[in-house]
Amino acid sequence: MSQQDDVPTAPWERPRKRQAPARIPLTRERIVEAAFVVLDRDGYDKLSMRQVAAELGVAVSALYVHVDDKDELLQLMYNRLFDDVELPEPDPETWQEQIKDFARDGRQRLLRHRDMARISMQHVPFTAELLPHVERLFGILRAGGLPDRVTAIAGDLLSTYMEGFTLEESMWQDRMKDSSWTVIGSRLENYFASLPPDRFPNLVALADLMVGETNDYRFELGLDIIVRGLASYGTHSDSDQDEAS
Amino acid sequence: MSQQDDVPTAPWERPRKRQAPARIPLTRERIVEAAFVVLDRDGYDKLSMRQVAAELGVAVSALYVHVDDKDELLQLMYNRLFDDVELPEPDPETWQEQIKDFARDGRQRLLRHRDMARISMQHVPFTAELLPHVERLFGILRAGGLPDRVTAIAGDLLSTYMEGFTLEESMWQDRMKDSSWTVIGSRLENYFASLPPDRFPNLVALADLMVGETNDYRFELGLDIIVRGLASYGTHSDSDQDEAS
DNA sequence: AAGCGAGAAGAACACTGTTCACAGATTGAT
DNA sequence: ATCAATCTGTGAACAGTGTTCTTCTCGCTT
Repeated sequence: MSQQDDVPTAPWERPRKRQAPARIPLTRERIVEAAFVVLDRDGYDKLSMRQVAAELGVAVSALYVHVDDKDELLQLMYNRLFDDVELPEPDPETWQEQIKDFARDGRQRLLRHRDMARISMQHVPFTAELLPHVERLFGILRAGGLPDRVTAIAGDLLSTYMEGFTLEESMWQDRMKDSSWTVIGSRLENYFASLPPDRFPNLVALADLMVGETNDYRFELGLDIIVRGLASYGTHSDSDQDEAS
Repeated sequence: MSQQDDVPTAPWERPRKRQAPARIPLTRERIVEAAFVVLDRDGYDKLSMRQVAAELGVAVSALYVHVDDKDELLQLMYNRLFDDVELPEPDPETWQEQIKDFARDGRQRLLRHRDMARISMQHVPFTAELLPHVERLFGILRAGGLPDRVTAIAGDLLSTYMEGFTLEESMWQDRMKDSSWTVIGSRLENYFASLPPDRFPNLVALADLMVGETNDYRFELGLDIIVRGLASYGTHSDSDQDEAS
């Protein structure tokens, strides 16, 4: 898409008002895009305004024309990551699976970009761009017959779990990089298993279960625990009014 | 405790081996302590090695004799915050309440220091100092009759919720400082309620429930959801072997 | 009393986010 | 077609940051 800029405009072609701008104009979108490139290549710690500017072949200060803050840039990245989520029409029959899909999809999106989970924990809770998604999520939960006060909390609970789990997950990979997961796993398992059994009987006993399973499995089980808890608030939305005081 | 250092040693008193050291020696503990002072006064963004050093009246480089990294310092702060937790003897009768108390206590500790939740999300998942607590937590969960594979995940789930909730909670207070909570609340509620009802029926309907309640209530409800989910894996630990595939 | 070794000091390096006055090109109007 | 105005990108600068290096000084042991 950049090579056609180099081709001189043929004389019989009416040149556009803005005749073939040698530099594609800087936009928020292009900045966000470049930020993702830097993030994936160098990681969050190296994601600086200067690096992003260098990626675009542009001066640092140029970025500040389009973006107020580094914070705003991070926010834009987060928003773009969840730009195109499409939540299904609420279905009372399969609401539990719909909820789980929401969380699964969120995790996958965060895993798409390196260190993205760390950025996600920094974002301001509610942003206008994300409102439609929250709206849909609430629709699903209400369709499932959950009491409103549970629904109002469930959104927070789910996204907190999703982001928190993914953060921890990607932190492991980060702290012990240049090792495959199986290597990390067995190393950790050995560590737990080698603890003095008299002082740490439970840790020793659960050593294999803590690291033996895949992240997918662990995420799925945690998700199931939450959804079961939600479901326990049942379809009959009045009988439990006084249980959580 | 510092004024007796200024009093000259009386001649008839045998001076100690180290005679009245004008400077109390720098230790890890003192550095951590100073870091907490800076954190509480200036917040996480201003918590720099230089500020900590200034708080102690000491050069920056002196800190690095006792502390490898800023990362290590943060880790030490996190550890000290949970130093003196005492989890109760596992009791099969009240395990649910014991679990809840664990999470409640954790939240309170994080709230004790400004921005502490932000630091907590940065810590490495398992550290030797925290092993005894995990051990006890597992004991409680197993005493409650939970299957081992659920127990192995529950620890993560609980601390993720606790830390994530507290982070979000303290982020609100931070973003809209110089406003009391009731002001923030009503402002937010107005915002949600003012959304176009045709596009956001659920958000409008739940507006008051989302912000009307206190953080304590919301935390408690989320906790209840999780504990219910855990409890649903029941005391009969074999019947649900194939439910979460 | 001399010497040794640990701990603190100060300066330096290579970064960071952000702002400023200035130049350059692109636009609209004359 | 020329001029003015507007905006966008530039380069330099400021005030910080984490970390390391060499120097120096102090307290303790021999």
